[in-house]
Amino acid sequence: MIDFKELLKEHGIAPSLQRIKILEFLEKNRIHPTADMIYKALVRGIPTLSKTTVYNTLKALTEKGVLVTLSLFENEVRYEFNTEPHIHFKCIKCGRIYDISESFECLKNKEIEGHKVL
Amino acid sequence: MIDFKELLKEHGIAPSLQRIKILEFLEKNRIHPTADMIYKALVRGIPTLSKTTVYNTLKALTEKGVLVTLSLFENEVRYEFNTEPHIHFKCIKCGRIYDISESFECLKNKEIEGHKVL
DNA sequence: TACAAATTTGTAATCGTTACAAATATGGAA
DNA sequence: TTCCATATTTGTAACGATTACAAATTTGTA
Repeated sequence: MIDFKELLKEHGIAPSLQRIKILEFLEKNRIHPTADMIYKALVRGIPTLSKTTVYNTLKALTEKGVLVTLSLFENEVRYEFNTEPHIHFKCIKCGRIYDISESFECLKNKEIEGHKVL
Repeated sequence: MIDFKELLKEHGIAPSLQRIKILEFLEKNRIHPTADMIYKALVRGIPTLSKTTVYNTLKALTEKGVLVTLSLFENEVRYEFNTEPHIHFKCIKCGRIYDISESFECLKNKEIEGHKVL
């Protein structure tokens, strides 16, 4: 069980209830949710929650590297708890995203026009 | 030199000036543009052009498989002329997209939870 | 030429996101 | 504990990309 309060402090973010709950939600629900999905899930427990707070928190957590954003969908950003680097596979028919833990040797350390795949 | 008029007909889309110009732009400028970038580039030559026409045309061309959409950016869709399947590499620092023609054997025909990479 | 159908256009609406300022909560000094 | 400066949260309005929709224009054909 992760101490989310401590995790926030470690990254230089003051641990408020809202921030803890948002982080906790993302760590426990590995579903690459949108900001709105997070808001809807948490507003039940925190009725005063503002969507702006969700966006602010997601932005801060992303800047500190606690979260990672995925732009795999048209017109909406998805968030996930930042763990090991892994591959995302998205089916363009059903729209689902899969986390692929398998490492792809042929991609690893590949040099692409001055960029390097980690 | 591609006959865009013919290409549109082949895909069951009536070849209007606007549609030809939009398609032509995408075939000649492999820059993964947004709808707005296409609009801005073409409105000089077609002053009456409407952004709705651009969106309508892009939608139709995509449905017919003439174009492909990329969701690699937050909050905007990019379009490209549909050619051979290839890999897109996007640098999350500089934001640029690169078309990678090299085929990655380790990805090819991979089975992923009931899906198959082509 | 005339007209029905297709296409284009412009405006308004929608949705995800951000800006901003007011309201609230927090933590430390006195 | 009380007070206050600061940080955080909130709500509303604004924004940008996209879509809905209906009117205007163009097209192909009789």
